[in-house]
Amino acid sequence: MRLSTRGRYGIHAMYDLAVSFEGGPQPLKAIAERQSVPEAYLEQLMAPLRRDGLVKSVRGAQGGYLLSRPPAEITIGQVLRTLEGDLAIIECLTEDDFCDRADGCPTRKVWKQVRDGLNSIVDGITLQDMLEPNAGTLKGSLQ
Amino acid sequence: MRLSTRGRYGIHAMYDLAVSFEGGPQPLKAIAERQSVPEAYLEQLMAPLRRDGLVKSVRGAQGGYLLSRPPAEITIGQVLRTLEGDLAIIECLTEDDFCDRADGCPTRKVWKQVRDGLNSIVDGITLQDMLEPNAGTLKGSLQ
DNA sequence: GAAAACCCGACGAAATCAGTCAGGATTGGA
DNA sequence: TCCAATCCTGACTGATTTCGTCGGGTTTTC
Repeated sequence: MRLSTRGRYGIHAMYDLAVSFEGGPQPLKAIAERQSVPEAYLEQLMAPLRRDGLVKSVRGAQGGYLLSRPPAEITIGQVLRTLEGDLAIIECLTEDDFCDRADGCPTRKVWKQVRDGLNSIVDGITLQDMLEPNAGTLKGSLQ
Repeated sequence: MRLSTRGRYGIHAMYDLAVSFEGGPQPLKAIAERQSVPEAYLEQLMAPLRRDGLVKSVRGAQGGYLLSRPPAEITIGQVLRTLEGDLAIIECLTEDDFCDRADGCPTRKVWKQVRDGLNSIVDGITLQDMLEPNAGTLKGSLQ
């Protein structure tokens, strides 16, 4: 039940880009150093983030990465799903089931509740929330 | 971000015991067969469940396992935490931090929100909820 | 006293994860 | 024009974790 480093590093990188939003493209190397992530590894994480349209890249000298939208419009759920895959807790749900008993399965609806709840949590937190020092009051009246 | 088989099998086993609650102790072998879990492996999972007081065991012939409380008083959160450890998503939080930057860390409060939200989800679902065919309306007004 | 059941620790195969590496493509600026 | 900065891609490997097995106990009932 731990997040892998992909998700963790990815969030750090996205936070970094949120901080320097409007500061022009940030070179991978700079992000990696500030966030203490191996550069070559971070590079692997930026590729899917770019493909999913969460960041844009500028090639060539003075290039780098930048958020494709304002921090308030990017949720950590989007980032985590891109880097970690479906936050499904259990496979059974992802591919719309290879589970033999499918809808007769009494545990299935539980996993579904957990998945949906988890997704609504992470989709209720934006990069902007991380920027604000006053510990964010959560929007989606959870808890 | 997947649950390991420990959590999955554990929930299946607990569901099985919930179904046969008041049916006397259930032999490990019977549970394992009904739930399609390797018997020797399931045995490993029952030990911590017993230590944490979620199930009771009756030794000797005609012995077996049974829930220590009615299904409505056991949440899947309790089961999952017993078998999977802290549902912390990220280590940083568990041991009350070895993270160098600790409270200055902007991602930390996010992980905390996710952890707390996840815990409140799984603690809002009981074994009883799995028994009822009408897809449970969730108590903790999530989502 | 034998069978049924729980109890425990060690072990190994398989899968996943974390991170490296080498080489290529694209662009800006001297 | 050419060099340096930068992004891009896929292959590869060592470490860690997970999954499940195995062999040997102990306790209790019949």
